Amino acid sequence: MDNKIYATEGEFLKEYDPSKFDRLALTTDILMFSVSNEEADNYRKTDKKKMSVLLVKRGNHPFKDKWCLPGGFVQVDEALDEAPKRILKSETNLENIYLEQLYTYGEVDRDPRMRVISTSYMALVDKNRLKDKLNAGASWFDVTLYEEKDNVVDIVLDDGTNTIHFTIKKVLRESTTDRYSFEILKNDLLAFDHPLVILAGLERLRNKLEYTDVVFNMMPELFTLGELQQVYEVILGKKLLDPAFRRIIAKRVVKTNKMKTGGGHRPSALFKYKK
Amino acid sequence: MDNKIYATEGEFLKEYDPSKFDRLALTTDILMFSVSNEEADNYRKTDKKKMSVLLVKRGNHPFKDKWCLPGGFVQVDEALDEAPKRILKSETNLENIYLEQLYTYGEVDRDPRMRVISTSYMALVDKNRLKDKLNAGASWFDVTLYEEKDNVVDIVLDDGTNTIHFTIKKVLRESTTDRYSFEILKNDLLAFDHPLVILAGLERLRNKLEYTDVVFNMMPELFTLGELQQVYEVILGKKLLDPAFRRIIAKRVVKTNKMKTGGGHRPSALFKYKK
DNA sequence: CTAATAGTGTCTATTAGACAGTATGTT
DNA sequence: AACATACTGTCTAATAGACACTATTAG
Repeated sequence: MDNKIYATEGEFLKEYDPSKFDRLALTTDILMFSVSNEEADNYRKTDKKKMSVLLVKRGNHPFKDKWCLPGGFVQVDEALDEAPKRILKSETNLENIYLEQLYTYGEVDRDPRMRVISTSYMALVDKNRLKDKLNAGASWFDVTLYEEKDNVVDIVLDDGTNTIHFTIKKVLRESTTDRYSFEILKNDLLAFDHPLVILAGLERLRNKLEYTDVVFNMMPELFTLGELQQVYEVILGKKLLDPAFRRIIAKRVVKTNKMKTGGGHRPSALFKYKK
Repeated sequence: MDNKIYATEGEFLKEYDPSKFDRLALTTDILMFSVSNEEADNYRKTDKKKMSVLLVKRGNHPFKDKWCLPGGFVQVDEALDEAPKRILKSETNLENIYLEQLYTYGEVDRDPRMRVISTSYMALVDKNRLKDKLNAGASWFDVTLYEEKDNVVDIVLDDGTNTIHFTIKKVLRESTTDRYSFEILKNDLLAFDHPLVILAGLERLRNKLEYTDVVFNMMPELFTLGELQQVYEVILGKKLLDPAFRRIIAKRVVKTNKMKTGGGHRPSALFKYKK
């Protein structure tokens, strides 16, 4: 494809010939979530967990130098579901990652080049599986979600070097279409409509926590209940009470005879997912 | 477009020139649900409610003479969400119908003509709003869902003249992709992958009953709690206990001072949706 | 010993399930 | 009167929330 680097977006669009492509193109964007540990200052304290999302810096127009979700075109001879698998493989060198279709975005002007429709997928992965280093330009961003009054949501992404802050308003609809429509109030650093994809994914994940076992795709083989609870807490954005959490999770996990020690406090039993 | 009628599918495909179209096309299919009354034999008994879905008989290849969901191509200058609205308007002459995106289907060979990706939408409507008669070839089918053992689901659609029966197996996945994949075991009369769309919609609707107010899109302005309960029962596929149902629904409805009489039994209060 | 987390017991509040009973129209 | 549905009261079972308590390690 076209790899020439253009100085300005105007210049790029002037030289861009949509007829070289199809009238309508289909892409996939992958919202890849994982959990990261933020090391504690105190040797006794456990690491703090955060949600993290993989972003890629764009090297060319449109949206040059902005961040976006990894993605790409769906090939004509490739099933829609296969595209995100192929992209994830090229991006992380991993196969068998949990993938679920999120939503298909199709506003007319979402891509300034031409008409592009994009089906987004949510991927969940345990970071410990990621041995290979990331492709150039890719980076994991910690996610912090602030749910505020008036249905305005603030999301801050941080990879240690860059901070991305965007704001979305959830507008309640009358009765037609889905419950909410979303309006981007502030967004300087993310490309396309990717702020919407990130919010949709966070909400979907939050809902799915209750009635599915998707979390375990983000957990290592063995984990403590404390760790699992922290992942729940960070996804739900609130503290849970220990006994209540353990009651609910009991049916989904099996205790192993291994223990996690060395934390400066009572060791904890390691559990694994009960299928 | 091409309206010539071909005698056989082979003949049709021979004359069909994919290069006349784009390499890749996007369509929408609309799964339109409503509730129908089956009149009771006994004057005292209340009408039995059934889910119903709108199907259209195909007049041309591919899948000539099979039934399919109403749908059509997404125009290049039309937002994805607008396409189902436009199609519903032309099909039912109604606007402001509840629409929600369901899923995007993108298997390579789902349409024998060319590569077609289809985003399906679920529409919910109160049948009383449908004053105009349906387009030729369109018909409402009552839906009966039989959930059997081994994750095999039987669905029977009936419009009084035609009976469509298909069977889908829900295959549990390991961890990658969604919880289930679906396999069509038997399907003689529905076009494309539309059996999957219908099942996906029924399951989505069932889930959304619990945590949203979508049902009210299928209800008239005024309704009795008995009617509302019947709609719940037919969607969930099970009987509910009166007191439990009334406790749960109480926050979502307001009692009016109107009554429904003439049923050969105690009149019931009419309620409306509390927003 | 102390800080920090692991893990359990138990009381209470809330919600769901079950069933019986009363109410009131039409024929 | 009889049938059919409307509607309510209440007991019980199950679940969720809250809090206090005990256990066990590294330093």
